[in-house]
Amino acid sequence: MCGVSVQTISRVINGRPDVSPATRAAVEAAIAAVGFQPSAVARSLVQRRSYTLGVIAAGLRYFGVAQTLNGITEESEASGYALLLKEIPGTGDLDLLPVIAFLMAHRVEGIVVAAPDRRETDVRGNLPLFAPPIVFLKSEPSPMFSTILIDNYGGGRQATSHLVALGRRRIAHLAGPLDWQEARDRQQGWRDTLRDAGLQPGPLAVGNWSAASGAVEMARVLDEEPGLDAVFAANDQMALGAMYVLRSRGIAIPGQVAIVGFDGLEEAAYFRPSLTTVRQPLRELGQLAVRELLATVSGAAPRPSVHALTLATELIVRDSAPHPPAEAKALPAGEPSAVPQA
Amino acid sequence: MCGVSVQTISRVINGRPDVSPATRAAVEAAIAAVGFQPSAVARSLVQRRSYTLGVIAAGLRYFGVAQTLNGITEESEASGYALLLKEIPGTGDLDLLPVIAFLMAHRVEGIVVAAPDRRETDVRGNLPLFAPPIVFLKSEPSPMFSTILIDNYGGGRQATSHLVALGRRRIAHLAGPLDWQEARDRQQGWRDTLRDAGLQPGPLAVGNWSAASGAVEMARVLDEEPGLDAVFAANDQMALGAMYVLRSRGIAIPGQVAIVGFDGLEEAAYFRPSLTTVRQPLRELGQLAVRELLATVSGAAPRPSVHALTLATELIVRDSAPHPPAEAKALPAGEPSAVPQA
DNA sequence: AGCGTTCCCGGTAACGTTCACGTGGTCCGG
DNA sequence: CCGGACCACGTGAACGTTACCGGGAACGCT
Repeated sequence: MCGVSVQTISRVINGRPDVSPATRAAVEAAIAAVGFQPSAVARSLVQRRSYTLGVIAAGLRYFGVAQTLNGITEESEASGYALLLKEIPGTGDLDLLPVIAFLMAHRVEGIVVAAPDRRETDVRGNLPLFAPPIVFLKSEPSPMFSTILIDNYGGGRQATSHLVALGRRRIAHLAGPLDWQEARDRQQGWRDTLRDAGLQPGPLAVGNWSAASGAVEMARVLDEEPGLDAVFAANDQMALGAMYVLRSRGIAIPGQVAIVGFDGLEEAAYFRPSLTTVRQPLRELGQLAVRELLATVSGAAPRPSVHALTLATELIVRDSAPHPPAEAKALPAGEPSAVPQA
Repeated sequence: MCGVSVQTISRVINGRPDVSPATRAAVEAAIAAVGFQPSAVARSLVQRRSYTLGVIAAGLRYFGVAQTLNGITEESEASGYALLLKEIPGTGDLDLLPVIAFLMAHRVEGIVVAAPDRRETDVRGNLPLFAPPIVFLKSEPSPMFSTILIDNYGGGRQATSHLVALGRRRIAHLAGPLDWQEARDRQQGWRDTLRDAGLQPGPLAVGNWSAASGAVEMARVLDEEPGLDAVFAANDQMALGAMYVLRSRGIAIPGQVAIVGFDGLEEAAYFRPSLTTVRQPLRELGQLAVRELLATVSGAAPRPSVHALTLATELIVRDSAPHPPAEAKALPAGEPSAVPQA
């Protein structure tokens, strides 16, 4: 102690005005001398504010989730909020409740759930009382919780109708694991677009997001249906695997088979041929989630505000499924032109 | 209150033995009724244990860091530790001290720094007193702190000597940004291997880890030195960009120019041709960091134990730089054989 | 001189736990 | 009948802050 009360020290630390410059300097010197660190823990306890957000993520090893987390960190750093991160296994029947309880025990002021499947349904209703605001990402919209999601269905439609506009008739889909909500949505977009175009749905295969699974499933589909002229893959990695198999068999891309992916990986521009894909605004997704939470916390929004924001995807046209020629939209794909592979 | 003291409630929550079954049941019922959540904050305050680890990450959007974080979460979940995540800008002159102070304010019991540059040097010495144990990842070894790192130098040697064994003589290097320690190490491995083999160092280019930069730099190097017969890229994305440019110019891989990457992306197996690369055990890196911290915290290890673990990389040979033929190791690369691109 | 205002600063209580004791009761053997 | 062991539970203090209130000193004004 340097002859001053705790209260004054608190005032110095928080930069309050009513401290004389002399004592302020003395206290600061003493703080620096003993290497004092104010305890955010005690502060949280007395203020009943933690300035901390909880994040529940699943599948951090996937591009999508990591990218979203990146947006979350960015925005919460900017707002001076700390992040308490919990990862849960992507698969398995673990429910969210214990994880939410854990975060509540730490008195987080909001929770963003970036777990991509629909476990959210398990949570409805039996959420603990006094739970902080929760935002679900990449889930299906819910009447009880705020959700922010990417329009996977619309993205599936964008991809598929682009292929249809190219005159393709037998359009296969390489889906992601169907316990992921976005995998189902993208598949549905594909299906509905084909139906609206009066086309039969092409073959469907289910992968696990990996390039390896894309290759395996592509080979299988190709054996079943050699007359294929287009593939919509539910992510860019699977598209890469599919392209590998196609070219191994000497099938020209996009001459014989056009392909479009999903995600918008930067690397996809450097695949051979460069991959047409559907970009998702994942970083924005994370940022918006944090903003939404903070708005609720600050009391600007009334507590039970249930938003359901949907972010649009963007089709990036590259060589694997180029722009349709303006004059001849419906190029018959029966006899593939011998487009060189470059 | 259900007619019982706070102490007894504490006993029930912590599952201590000296509570009669009747009162235990009563208390548990009351807890469930009012939706009570014990405050981990208050617990931390009185126990002076937070059961929380701090993570400082930079460049979460890069594959390497995200993968490492994945290992960290995995291991700390397993140990029942929470994670407080701070992301700092990958570039810029921001120093670690305020971030460490922030984490100390939250009374984390250990800090893992997964920031890939050498800011660690700024920290030496002027670390706050009573700082928790800190492990630096992907940094240079330090006499003051524990570091766990990937043997980037050795990996650079592996990659380069593989190319030398293939008989390549003009071996270029596509380096990462040189303010990253691992970029410098890989480059040094390349340089030393060439020197040991009695070869002149090939052209050097510096990218920013992205496929786009790989393409740009590859083009530049190719213009400067058309006689190139191999490229070692400091990561797989840049290798992809480089391959794109090579093939655009009709240069056969590996016929004219062999290429090896770095990282061990799963997707690299599906590039065309599939990419020979150097795998890094990134997940293990994160896991080991947490274990190291926890061992120190638990007091098993004496406090000032400064480990300097180095994890070995693994060369994965694929088509872009195949195994050297056993009989003719030193295939002259002057007149490239017209190897078909498959 | 008396009084109000402003500027600094300290005292007390509280946040929600756990720790180290203490206390009353029951059971048992001598 | 009594001492001690054991069980179940309560008491007081402490962890490190901040909120709220109050109080003294200096100053200016009438």
